[in-house]
Amino acid sequence: MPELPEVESVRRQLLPRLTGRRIVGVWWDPHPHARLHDLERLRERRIERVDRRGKFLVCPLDTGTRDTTLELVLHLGMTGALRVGPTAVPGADPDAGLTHVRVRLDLDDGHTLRFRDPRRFGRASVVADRAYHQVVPTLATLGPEPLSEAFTVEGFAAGLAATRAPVKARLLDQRLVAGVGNIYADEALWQARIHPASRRIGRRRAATLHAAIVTILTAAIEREGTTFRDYQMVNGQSGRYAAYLAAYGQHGRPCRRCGTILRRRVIAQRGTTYCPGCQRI
DNA sequence: CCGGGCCCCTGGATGC
DNA sequence: TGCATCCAGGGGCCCG
Repeated sequence: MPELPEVESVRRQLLPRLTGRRIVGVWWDPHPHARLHDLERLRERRIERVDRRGKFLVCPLDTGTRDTTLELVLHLGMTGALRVGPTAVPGADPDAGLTHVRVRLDLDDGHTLRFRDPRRFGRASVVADRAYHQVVPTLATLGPEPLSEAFTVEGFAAGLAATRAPVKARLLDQRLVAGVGNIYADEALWQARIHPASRRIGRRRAATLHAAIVTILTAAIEREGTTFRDYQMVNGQSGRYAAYLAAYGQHGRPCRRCGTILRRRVIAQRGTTYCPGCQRI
């Protein structure tokens, strides 16, 4: 579900509710398919910050020493959502009507962070000393943040030139640029007039695509992301960017630019919508 | 190391 | 109404 704009919107809502809070109680789903790692280490830790890298939320924890770091790393997968609400009183339903709660973190201010995730594609891990490789390998090899100075046209163009996979696959891969998923890949490619199956992207088109990624992610963050199906923010509200989608989920409708009917096909194992009229190989 | 295929899991929408 | 099928915005792993 959530891509960079959605995770960033969640992060901004979590920030005032988690920063400085001590975790006084921890519960997690014992299900064998739950992708939860070392969460018992959260007990009695204080949350120092709520950061984001790509689609990952990274919360540094107070260890009382500079020699070691401890981080809570969360990935929402396709259907993950975070909520903060009152800690339930004993005897009552601890999740107050929320279904599929996989993790509960009780905070020292009487509130509880709940991670609900119907499909269990999400992850929650405690990682020491940034040893991401074992537990969250995608985070270990994550590309530059698209809205930072680290995301350069030069690096992006060179990365695209280095391989022959379809450009859509490269955008989803997370190593070339962090945080782009299926929605914003389709949107950026439409904006840049590049066919998603294109395997050769020259310097000029790379620069156009680079700019499209920055523009679209920025606009989506301003609208607090896209709710197409499941995505909800910490306050339960929907993102408002869905009304601005030009390509994703718009197949069968005329292209806003040239009027050709938008087409949907599977590229890089993902449903992909593009305009056969103005997106060129 | 790469690209492609398949898998993980659950729920909602759709069609018969 | 009930059942089968398909689809979903995530990443990981295995294979050639």
